[in-house]
Parts: sequence; structure tokens; C-alpha cells
Amino acid sequence: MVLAESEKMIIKSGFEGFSLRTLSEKLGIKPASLYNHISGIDEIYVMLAEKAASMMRYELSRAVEGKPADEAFISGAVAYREFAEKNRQMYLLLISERALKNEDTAFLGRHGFSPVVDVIKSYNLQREDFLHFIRSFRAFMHGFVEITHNGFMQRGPVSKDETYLKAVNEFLQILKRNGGNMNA
Amino acid sequence: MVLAESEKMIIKSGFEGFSLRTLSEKLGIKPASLYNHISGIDEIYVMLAEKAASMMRYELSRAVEGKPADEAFISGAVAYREFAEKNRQMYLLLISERALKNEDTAFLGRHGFSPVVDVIKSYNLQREDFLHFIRSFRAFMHGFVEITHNGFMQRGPVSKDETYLKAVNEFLQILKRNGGNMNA
DNA sequence: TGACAAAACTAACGGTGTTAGTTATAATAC
DNA sequence: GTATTATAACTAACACCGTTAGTTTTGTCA
Repeated sequence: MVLAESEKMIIKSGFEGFSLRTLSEKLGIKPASLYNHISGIDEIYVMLAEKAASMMRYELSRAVEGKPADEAFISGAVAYREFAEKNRQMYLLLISERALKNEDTAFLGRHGFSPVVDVIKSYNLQREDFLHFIRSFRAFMHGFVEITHNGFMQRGPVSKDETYLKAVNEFLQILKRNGGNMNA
Repeated sequence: MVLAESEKMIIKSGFEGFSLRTLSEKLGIKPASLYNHISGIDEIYVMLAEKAASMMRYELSRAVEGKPADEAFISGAVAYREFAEKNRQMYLLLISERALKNEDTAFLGRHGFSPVVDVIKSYNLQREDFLHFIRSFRAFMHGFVEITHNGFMQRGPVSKDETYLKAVNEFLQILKRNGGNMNA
């Protein structure tokens, strides 16, 4: 109940108005009573971050499954951004330092992201090229989400979506160029 | 004095231990006395963010000036990442929501980033291609800095620096491919 | 020296997470 | 059905946070 209500509040109003005070009020108990269910506010953040990773993993899987590689790659990239924007608060938990003070942030991120990784693996890059590619691509996607969220890319005759799709396609070209798929 | 001491504290120990309490202690005055010099803690963050933008702009200018375009592009990209890592706290001010609640974050970011923008302009892309490129490239660089900072890219036989240089070079190829420079 | 502005002070408010110690409630065992 | 025990609520307090109002000290300039 504590976790469900926390998620509800955070999704609805963000982290601004969320505190153990406001949470306990919503639950009809006193703040101190929360400590019968949780070890502290950080536990809430960590558990929600884990849920966020699962959600993202699910969305990316759905976007990718049953599609040929190129299509899956693009679809996965689009789904990543869509997840981040439609679930801004959950995505924040996944990347901000709120939940990740003592946790293995890389692990959570990797878990949620893995469906796209699998698609990229199917291109059979050399191990080193694969690492370079996955790092760069993930950096781009995350950076794009963050930068667009802060009012960047508002002006100008081209939309963010166009930019995103175009860039994803460039990454795809690099992937295909370096891949060993077509020689097999 | 207030601003200088704030910067010193934040650079030394991050935002964790920084507060009007600790700041006033360092200055040998009471917290309330700070309000004779500043309107609140947000003003400190905003002013430091402005300084961060100037610093970044200076570093990028220095990295770029007097170099041929290709070299300047790579040098600028490297300088961006170096600035972000060597001045983590200042970079955070520039992109986090700490200083940017009511400010035009895009403006500050653009100001610091503009030397690299100028280099990219010199390739004479079409206006739309230019927008696509600058957005994607900035997203990549920012994302890379953020992702590497959280323990990503630790494992594996290739270093982050290799990955970064390789990706920057790929962007450069795209830039040259789309550019009208060589036809002039 | 008197006037005035600048910068310090005290005291308080409402907010945050958290802890210790205590009481009520619910479930289990005899 | 009563005694035991774990669960989950409570009150009270602590240490921190930014901020405000009102007051006093400090310094400067005429």
C-alpha cells in the first residue's frame, strides 16, 4: 500500500510535493508509522526505480519482439524515448541520483534497456565495436530525452521527432555498416 | 564573498553538504544575515550556473580557435567532455533543475556551447540538417557525460575515451557527408 | 557629531527525514 | 476464552532545511 500510494503520488505530482508527511497523510497515518513498513524514504525510491526498470524492459520488449532487426532497432529506440517521456518520473528514478545513491545504477539501467541490446547483438558486431556502439547509442538516447525535456529544440522549422528519427537512422546505418550480419 | 565561498564549498564537497547554514558558518555569520547579500539560495545557484556557462564557453573557445574545421570539431567535443568531468558540480548547475527552475536553461546551455556550434556552422549544412545535427550531437555529448558518470562503461576491453572519440568521429563523418563545404 | 545605509543579530515559522519509547490492534497458541 | 506475541499505530523529540520579521550593531559620509 505504501509503495502503490507513493507511485501514484509521484506520477501525479512529481517529487516536489512528495514527502513522508504528505504520503502518510494520504494513507491516514502519522509519518513515523511509515517506518513499520519501510526503512526510510530511500527504500521507496529504490523499489520504484526497480519497478521502473521492469516497466521499461516490458515496453522495449513489446516494441521489439517479432520484428526484423532494422525495424526492431528503430522501434526500440522510439519506444525508449516514449517510455521516458510518458513516464517521466519513473524514468527519473532510473537515472537520477535519488534512488541510486547506494545502488548499482548501471545494473538497473542495463536491465531495462536489455531488449534493445539484444537487437543490436543480432547484428554480430565485433565485441569492441559492439561495446562502442551500445555505449554511444545509449548516450545519445538518454541525452536526447534529457535535453529535449529542458526546453531545447523548441525553436526551428524541424520537430524533435524528426531529429530523433533521423539520428536513430544514422546509428542504424553505422550498425549495418559495421555488422557481420549480411556476410553470413 | 558569498558567491566565491559558495563556489569553493560546492566544488570541494558537492551539493550534499552545502546549505545556507554551512555557508554562513564558513563566512562567520548567521544564516539570516546572508539575506543582506542574496535573495535566497536559488540566486546562488543561478549565478553559479551563469558562471559555469562562461567557463564552458571559454574552454570550448580555447579548444577550437585557430584550428581547421575537422580538428576543431573533435577538439571541441573532447573539451566539452573534459569540462563536464573536471567541473562536475558546475556542469550539474548548468543542466540540473537546481538552478534552472525559473531560468531559461536552454539559453545558458546554448551560450556555453556556442563555440562548437560555430564550428559546425562552418560546414554550411542546410538549415534543417544543421538543426538535426546540432541537436543530435549535443544530446550525444550530454548523454555520454551523464551515463559514464554513473558507473556505466566500466567493464569491457575498451575504454570510455576510445568510445567517445570513435563516436565523435562518426558524427564528424556525417557532418562532412552532409556539408556543403567541399563543394564551395 | 548626527544621519543614514549596510550588514549583522535574535527569534520564530513551516518544512524535511528520522529515532526512541509507548500504546493499541490484530493474530496466534494454549 | 484467555494469555501471548507480533504488527502497526501513536506521541514526542531531534537535527536539519530555507526563509521572514523585527531589531541592533557597524560603518560611512556629510
